[in-house]
Amino acid sequence: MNDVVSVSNAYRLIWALKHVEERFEGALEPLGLSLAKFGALANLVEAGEALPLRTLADRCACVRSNMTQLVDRLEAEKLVVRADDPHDRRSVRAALTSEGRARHAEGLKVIRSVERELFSKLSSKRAEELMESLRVLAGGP
Amino acid sequence: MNDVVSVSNAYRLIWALKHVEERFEGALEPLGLSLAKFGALANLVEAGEALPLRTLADRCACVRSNMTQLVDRLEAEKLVVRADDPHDRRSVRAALTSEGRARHAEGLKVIRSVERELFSKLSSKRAEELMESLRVLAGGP
DNA sequence: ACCACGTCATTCATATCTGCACCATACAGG
DNA sequence: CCTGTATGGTGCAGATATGAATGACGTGGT
Repeated sequence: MNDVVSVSNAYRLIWALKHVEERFEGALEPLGLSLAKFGALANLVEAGEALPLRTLADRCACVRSNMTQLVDRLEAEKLVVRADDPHDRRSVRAALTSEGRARHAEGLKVIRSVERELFSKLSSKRAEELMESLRVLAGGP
Repeated sequence: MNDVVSVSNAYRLIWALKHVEERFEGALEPLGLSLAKFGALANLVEAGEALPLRTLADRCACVRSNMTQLVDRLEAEKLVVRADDPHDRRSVRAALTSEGRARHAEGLKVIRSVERELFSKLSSKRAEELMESLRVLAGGP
């Protein structure tokens, strides 16, 4: 057994999580979506209103400059539109288009499908323990 | 409870991934290393010899064009050197420099440290089950 | 020896992401 | 009201990643 790379828990943890991410990414790809794009759309759907880019960036756990570029791409695909904030002239809000809403709905279907497929490999007890352990490990909600 | 984003297992899985990755990435950063760079160095250390970029790319689970650029950066930092393969003139091998070996050793220390810190939050039984569940989920070795 | 085909590394276009610098705007304290 | 400071969005450089196209080289069949 090699002690430099192969068998470290760190390596396996990252490897497994990357694999999972690729599964979702790959399933979304035929829809012309990435996890980043889907995440932005999903947060807008969840919010139920247009959000300032700053807020959207916070909810997507990324920096503002990243959201600027992501919204650039989403806007180029007509999935969202930028609108000035009437209450703060510095602020720009991203609003879903109907196409954006539709694309999110499609994306959600494939996300759910991959999720079901992945978790079907584990008993529900195992799955619960996995999520709980990850929550502890990552300090999540 | 929201059903669009917040509570899906997919979302939590990906969130945990990002968090864990950032932990390692952040710990490596003061050394001037990223996970990508460290991974390449680690694979070279593990191999014990200079590797063709193709092989290195395979072991790092990325495409060749990515490895070309990664080795560019590693070479610019004098952590590896490119050398022609005497047996195949198409092939270029990446070899560790002594500085590369030293940097890997430093990186390994912080990786181990973060790993210990993360897994200290779980009992060893829980940790084992986590790794096993992830292995099942990701279909890994 | 030659050709077709595969493989190697590289380059380029593009996507995603970060951090820094910049400018316009908001806002609090004098 | 003015000024200093904080904040919002953007632009830009750079890291990391993929995929397509390219040119150089190996190889097997003829």
